[in-house]
Amino acid sequence: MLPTSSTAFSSDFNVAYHSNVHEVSRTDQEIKQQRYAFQTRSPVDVLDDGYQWKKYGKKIVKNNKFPRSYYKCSHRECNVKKQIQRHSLDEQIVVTTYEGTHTHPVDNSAESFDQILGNLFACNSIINVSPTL
DNA sequence: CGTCTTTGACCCGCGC
DNA sequence: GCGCGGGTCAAAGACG
Repeated sequence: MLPTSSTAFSSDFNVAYHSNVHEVSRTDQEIKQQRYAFQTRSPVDVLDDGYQWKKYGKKIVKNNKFPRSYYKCSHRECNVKKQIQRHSLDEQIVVTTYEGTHTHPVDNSAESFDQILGNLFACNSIINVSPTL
């Protein structure tokens, strides 16, 4: 696990690109859980949001030389997932997609997920939220 | 010794 | 039916 990923969160927030997330029908959207997608300009792939993640997959996506990583929340009975993917053309950019919401406390003293989300919103780093997916 | 990564296999939906 | 692209599983190894 990368040591100082949380510092990347507070340091570098200059991103406003369009995303190319795949489209989901509205009915699927209502069945599925909430999805946030945002991009940050950061040297590290895995942004530390205070939760512990267990990696369960890695895939090569087409039109992208970088692999995409799949993570699940390490807690039992918490089915939150996230994907992390680097931008194909600008490798400084990391695209993170959250799926679901945590219903258990954060086991980390650093930053809470709400704080980080707030920072991201304030800096216009979030390029897509669930209604537009 | 328990927990997390790694990695190929497996599965599923879709287009031809 | 088959191949392809994308998502998940699980066995084995790494690591603390």
